[in-house]
Amino acid sequence: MGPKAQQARERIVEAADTLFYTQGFENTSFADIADAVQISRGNFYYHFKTKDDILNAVIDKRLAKTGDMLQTWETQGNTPVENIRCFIHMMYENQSNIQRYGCPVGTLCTELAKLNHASKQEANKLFALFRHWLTGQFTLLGKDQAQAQALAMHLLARSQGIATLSNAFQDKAFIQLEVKQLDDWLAEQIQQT
Amino acid sequence: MGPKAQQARERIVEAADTLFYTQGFENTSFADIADAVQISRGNFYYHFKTKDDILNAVIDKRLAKTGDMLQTWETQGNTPVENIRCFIHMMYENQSNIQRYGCPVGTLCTELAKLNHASKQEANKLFALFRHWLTGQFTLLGKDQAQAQALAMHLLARSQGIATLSNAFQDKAFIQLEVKQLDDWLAEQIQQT
DNA sequence: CCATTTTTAGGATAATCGTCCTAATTTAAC
DNA sequence: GTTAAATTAGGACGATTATCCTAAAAATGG
Repeated sequence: MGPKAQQARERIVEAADTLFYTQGFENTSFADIADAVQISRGNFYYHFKTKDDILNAVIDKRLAKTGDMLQTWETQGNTPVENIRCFIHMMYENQSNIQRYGCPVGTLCTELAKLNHASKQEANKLFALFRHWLTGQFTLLGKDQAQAQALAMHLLARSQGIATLSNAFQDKAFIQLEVKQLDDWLAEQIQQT
Repeated sequence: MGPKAQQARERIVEAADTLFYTQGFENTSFADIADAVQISRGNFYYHFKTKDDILNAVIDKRLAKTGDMLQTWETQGNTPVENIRCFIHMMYENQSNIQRYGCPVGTLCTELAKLNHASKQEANKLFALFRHWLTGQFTLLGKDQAQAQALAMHLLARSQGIATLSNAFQDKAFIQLEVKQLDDWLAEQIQQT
């Protein structure tokens, strides 16, 4: 694989990533991606043998990108609480996209689960990544393993619910209110340590 | 429209309802529904001109069914708290389906939003139905309008998040723990009145 | 500059999709 | 029982899908 192919591959994955998010995986065709990347349909097979290969590449890219983001949060924030707050405020910063397209992780996992797609386990690793990272942060806060696990799942669930309802009702004030409540909830968790 | 057509119509909507839930709307074809109902593909056009017509019929049926359920809860339960608890425990009773297919309301609304489907507003009425009913219950609990609205949305969001994560992680204990926390949360809301 | 590899473009394919039409069959009305 | 309406079955339609093949073009290496 030459450098040209590498470049084309990345552009394809980038475009597919966006389209899968905004339109859904199954609703996005080869032609859609080809149009976005300005590459002929026939040329696709040279880069990706199947549509599932593109999906896996997109998931891998998201996994890597998410892993980097979590690591960045840990190096920037000084305390576990600040790290967790980064997670919570991510919803605030992406609120316009969330309103339009929902959570990138949640909507993909939900779609693949419903399709019973072979890559659904792979997509779930995105959830697992956040879950384990949050569990680690709560552990650093002094929670025992079981508590930290439960708190991580609770926070993930709250986020998912906010994203889903925000997408359905298009209510900007709702996200902001719920994010504030999550901040308060986090503050309570510290005091209880 | 004779009585035979009425009967066939209902069987089609019933089958489509299940398939849309378990496989997703777009991933379910006319042939799938026809197979389930044991009706020839060609005969479909006599009952439903387009696939969107079936979707609308399914949504209408769910709206009616949900409305009936909420009314039943109100006549069975004696207090608003018991009514709200019916809503919370619905997740408990349907936990196996939720684990496999997610929330029927949330997954449909999410899919239609991503497809930018014409009926997405109609599907959102399912959410709105729960929202307004819950708002009513919280109002009966003595909350003012703004508080009742916020509490209803909060409860809806929590439920959606639980369903999404339960579907992704297939964790039975998680639903049960979160439902218990919702019970506790509800108890707190009463005391604060 | 030639030979080899890499990359591309465009069409062919088989399957499936929603939709539609028409002829047969069943049911109902008188 | 005869006629009209209601219901069904099956195939045809064009469009779209993912996939694949092959030949041309571009880039690379000697």
